[in-house]
Amino acid sequence: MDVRTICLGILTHGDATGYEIKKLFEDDGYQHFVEASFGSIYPALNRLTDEGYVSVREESQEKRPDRKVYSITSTGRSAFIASLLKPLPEDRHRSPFVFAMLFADLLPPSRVSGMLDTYIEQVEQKFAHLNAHHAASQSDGEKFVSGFGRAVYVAILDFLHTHRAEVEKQQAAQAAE
Amino acid sequence: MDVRTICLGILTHGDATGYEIKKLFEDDGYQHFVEASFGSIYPALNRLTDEGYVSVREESQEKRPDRKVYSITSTGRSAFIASLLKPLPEDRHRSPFVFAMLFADLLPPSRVSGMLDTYIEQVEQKFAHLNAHHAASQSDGEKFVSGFGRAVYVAILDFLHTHRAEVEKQQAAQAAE
DNA sequence: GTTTGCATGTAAACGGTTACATGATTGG
DNA sequence: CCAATCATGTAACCGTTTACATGCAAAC
Repeated sequence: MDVRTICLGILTHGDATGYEIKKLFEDDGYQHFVEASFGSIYPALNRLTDEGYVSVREESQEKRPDRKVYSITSTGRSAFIASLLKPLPEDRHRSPFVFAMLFADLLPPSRVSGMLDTYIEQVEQKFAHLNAHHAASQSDGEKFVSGFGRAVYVAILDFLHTHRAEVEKQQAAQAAE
Repeated sequence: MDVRTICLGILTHGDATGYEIKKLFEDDGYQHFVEASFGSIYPALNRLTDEGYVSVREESQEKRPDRKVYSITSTGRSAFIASLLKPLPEDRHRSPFVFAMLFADLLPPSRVSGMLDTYIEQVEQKFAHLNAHHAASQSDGEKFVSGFGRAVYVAILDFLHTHRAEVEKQQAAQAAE
């Protein structure tokens, strides 16, 4: 699921500038499952324009930089739907934290506890963010997605609180090596 | 958390060839949180050798291709531990499925149901795989990690079974466009 | 007799991030 | 006065995937 497809999808929900698309990633529920930087969004939008999947209109603003507002074309909409009819790429979850936990016995216990604290804090923040956004969810799809995210975060927090001791109890056997 | 670091970590659990490291990703619990292909593992191992983090011994086998068995050096072990003492990169979860659910109203209901079925099946397979591996977990770290994965998969399956109707009920309003 | 497993590697292509460049305006 | 917000873009770099190359042996 590349940045081009993600941009197309977002534009089915309404016109937007590249800057706004980036904001949507950060502020709305999107960022829990997809992500993109300016360096990939702007080229993606230009290429989508060249290919006729989106159209642009430039708006000159007073006291603000010019902006390019992108709209999805009917060709783009069809292409986006077609991409959702093809088999979806599989999820990929990369978790340096979980990987690190495999090596808890190599680390000083304070470090393991610190990792757990930091991770829990991060998950709690994401959870709070998602809850804040959940209220604003309108479509059934959005509600489903934010509900999904919340379910996962609740499960993670619950697991960490009830099982952290199992990985914290270890005495760093190799710490003195 | 790049392939080099992941290889180093795996080698702290014992010597292995590049081929075996790849197998560990697939067969053991690792692949739920990290992943790598041969095209990245072999160059990573060569570079780690050049840098002195691992050592190699070549074994000629009968009726089998030669193999290169890698061992982590004390320098490598220190470097690995040092990398775990630095702040960890954040988790990133990319889910084309969840992204697609945001656009359920653009799709024929049969496709949405199909996506859900496929996704549930995938998660169930991963869950079963993790359960099979959980029994073999030895260290506290391994038990913790497979328990973590199971908690997440249970939460996902539970959520999908109780909430799929909310996203399936929709009539593809735009399907006739 | 074809596929699977063992085993290592390279090269090209890809997709993406990071840092840089520019510049006005508003809020603290 | 400094930081943040708005706004777009490029270029260098990075890590990884994919496809290719090789080849024997065992299992189906």
